[in-house]
Amino acid sequence: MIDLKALRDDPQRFIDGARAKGSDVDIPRLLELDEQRRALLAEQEQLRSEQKRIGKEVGPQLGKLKGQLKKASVDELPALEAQVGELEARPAELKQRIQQLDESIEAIDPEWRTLQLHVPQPPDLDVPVGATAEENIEIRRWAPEGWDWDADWQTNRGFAARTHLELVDELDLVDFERGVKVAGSRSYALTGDGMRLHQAILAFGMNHITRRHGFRATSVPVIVREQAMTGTGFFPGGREQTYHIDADSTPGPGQDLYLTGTGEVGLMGLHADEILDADSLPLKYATVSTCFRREAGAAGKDTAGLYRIHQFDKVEQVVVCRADEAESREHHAAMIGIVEELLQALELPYRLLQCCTGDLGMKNADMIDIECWIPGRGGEDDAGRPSGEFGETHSASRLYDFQCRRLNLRYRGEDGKTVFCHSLNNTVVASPRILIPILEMHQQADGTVRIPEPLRPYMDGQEVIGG
RNA sequence: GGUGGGGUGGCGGAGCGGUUGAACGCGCCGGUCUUGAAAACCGGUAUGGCCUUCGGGUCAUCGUGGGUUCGAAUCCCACCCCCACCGCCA
Repeated sequence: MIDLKALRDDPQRFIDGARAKGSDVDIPRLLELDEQRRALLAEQEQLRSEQKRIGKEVGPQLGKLKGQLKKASVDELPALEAQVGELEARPAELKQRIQQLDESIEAIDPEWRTLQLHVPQPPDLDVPVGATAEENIEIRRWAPEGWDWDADWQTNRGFAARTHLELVDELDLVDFERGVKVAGSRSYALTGDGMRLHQAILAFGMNHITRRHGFRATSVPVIVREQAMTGTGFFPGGREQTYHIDADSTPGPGQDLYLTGTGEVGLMGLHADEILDADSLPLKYATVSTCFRREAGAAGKDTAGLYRIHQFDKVEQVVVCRADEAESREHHAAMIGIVEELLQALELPYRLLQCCTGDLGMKNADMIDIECWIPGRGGEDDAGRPSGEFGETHSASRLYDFQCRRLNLRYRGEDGKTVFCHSLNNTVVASPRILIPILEMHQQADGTVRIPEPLRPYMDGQEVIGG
């Protein structure tokens, strides 16, 4: 949610921001409605003020008169009734006009509200303008010792790369067929060392973020109220991406809930409607949770394998901090650093992308994606083998107070006034997607997969999968 | 599945038709006292919108939405949510 005052002060900033993000929200219309609304409200307030004043002045008097009226003799009646009528005339008139104004306000309210929810957070000025993810800009890349970005896999490693699809089949790590039988397309069942590796990477991620970086381990609900979805900014935009547990199809109380697509919803929802003590900031939380995504509109995209699936698990980090841009930026950089450290420990080549305005989505002022190198993706080379491609594995967002405004999450500033917090979030690790680069990058000539050092403690010391 | 109880300020908790935006307690802020602190005492302390000559003015808010009334935290209706007990289950 944007600040309406800020919108009125500088509409152009929001209009430009919406355009840069490819949003077609009608901001001039919102401003027009807002102005109408305020005019109506001002008039109504004035009348209410008068109503209150009159109520205080003549109310008790009126009560007394009515009491007399009940006991009055026939001769007294007409005079008393006249007095009552006189006293009631103005309040009655006021009441009617206030109701009329109420109706006028209610007539524009829904549109006013909806438009507000659709105005996106304007991208920061240092975010490059672009229409789609194609125009994201690479900031830097990293690869372990010995990896040559200019050479293909064969040259780097001396043997042909298997894709993760081939690897999981040969090593018996995933059962797609039966997964699909149970749950339909984009479903799977991790099996054997596939499941163990999945658990290991999640445990490693959770330990990394909590033990080394002081984030507080927290479990979150993944079945949540609509309010949590709207509060975190996923609704109304992301409805078609979300599974809904429908009250109509499964009668009973508390069934009108949604499955979350990220632990961010549960973590950020924890402190909704709270006024935090400034000393308690920043809040740094991490969770591991199952994430559900319908992937509507992605039909035909990444249909094979573990890349784009309806259900996965993710270790997520969020930060809630003071409303200070510099501090916010520091946390952002720190969160990205945590992920780089993790990927480097796993010896996975990656690059950082500065997302362009068109790729940001509703709530972000700035977003950095991290993509891991996946040898088995991309178009085919001369030998008919995949030439390799980067695939998004992480996404770090900086939201200013956009999300906390919706969540009504504030803290008390030094002057005693309440201030909306800033919020940020980032993936720590999402699996099974991360298994793709892990399996592909660490495959060996004999068809086995070397388990990266940091994961071995979580696999009872096992060093290799297969063989 | 069955039956009750309840949603009031940062928190706890009164109020059940009219100067109640709301007693009282806790917390927090300021002051007195003290070498300093604690304690004690005194004073202050809700949130949001709109307007503002920046002194303030004004309206809304006691779960949400309607209704009754000159007037609603208080009465009526609907909805949402929470809790407790029994049963069942992990």
